[in-house]
Amino acid sequence: MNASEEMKQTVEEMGVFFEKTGSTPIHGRVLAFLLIAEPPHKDFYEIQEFLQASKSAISNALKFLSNEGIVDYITFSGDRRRYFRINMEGWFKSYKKAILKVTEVNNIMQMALAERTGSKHLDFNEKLEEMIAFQTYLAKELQVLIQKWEQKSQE
Amino acid sequence: MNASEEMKQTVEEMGVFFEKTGSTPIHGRVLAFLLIAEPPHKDFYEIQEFLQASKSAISNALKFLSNEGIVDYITFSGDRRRYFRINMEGWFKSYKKAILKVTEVNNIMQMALAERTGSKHLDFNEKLEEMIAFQTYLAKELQVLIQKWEQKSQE
DNA sequence: TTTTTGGTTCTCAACTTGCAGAACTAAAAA
DNA sequence: TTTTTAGTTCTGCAAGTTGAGAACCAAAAA
Repeated sequence: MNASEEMKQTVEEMGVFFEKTGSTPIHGRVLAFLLIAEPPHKDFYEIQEFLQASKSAISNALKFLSNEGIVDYITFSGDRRRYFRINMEGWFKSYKKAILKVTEVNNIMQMALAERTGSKHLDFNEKLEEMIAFQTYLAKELQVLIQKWEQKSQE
Repeated sequence: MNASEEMKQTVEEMGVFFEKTGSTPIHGRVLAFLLIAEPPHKDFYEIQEFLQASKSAISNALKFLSNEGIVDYITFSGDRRRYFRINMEGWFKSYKKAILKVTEVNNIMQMALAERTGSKHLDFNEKLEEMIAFQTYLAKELQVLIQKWEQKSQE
């Protein structure tokens, strides 16, 4: 297995992971490829060639990843092509944002609790309240963690 | 709009939310219904009746939610039916487990970094390292947060 | 023993999704 | 001006998913 073959295997493996986190196979593979590409910016054709996919698939994947802020591109004077790359800052940002979403289910739980006022099943309500309290705590502490990190890395 | 109509609306709304978090519409609605049902345990027929869905859909939804540990059932002597309900402890547990998964992408990033040793694009590698460091930090701190909560609630 | 109940599993139709290929477009090159 | 390049958008189909309905099954009831 030569270097490129091995790289393809790695991209596939990573692609499967990203796929599981909500993306499509191709979105995952484009991200994976850009993550290990050397240099870390590749033009449309190179991506297509490596992944053996259609132009539309590549185009849509890049569009999606750009919207998420995970990918952007650079250009070089005298060269018409865009060189797509991972926008690490952007990815980091959207990742931090995504983390805070783990407590979004709290809204639903609060709705449920409101709906349950007057219920005779106090233990059920109590456990619901406990989960709500945990999520409220978590939401707050997550923000603190992120803030701390940002301060530390600013020094 | 009577009480049941209003409840149906609420269930729909909640269902849409759960649906977005990876479940199917019906899975989401079953969970939503059990979350606001009074009493908080309902038999197969009641769930089916309320959601106006087929038996297979309900059966599969309950199976799925049971596997996740989110739903279980109780029985009453002299009554053949199972009364399905939300297993708050189980849900809480699987929720805590899910939280720790937000840092799973770190494995991929570490793979990528390993693949990039010797790259000339040091700034790219540095930013990748930074994200890895953040996730390592977050993974550790999340465990601490959860532990703290568990100690506090044990008192 | 036969029938009923409380579900589960199988089969299939309707719908959705992902992506290839073709058609298209805007800018640059010739 | 015409042609080429670098992508984007449209069209259609193959594959996957969801959930209805029917068939099925095991335990309880009659």
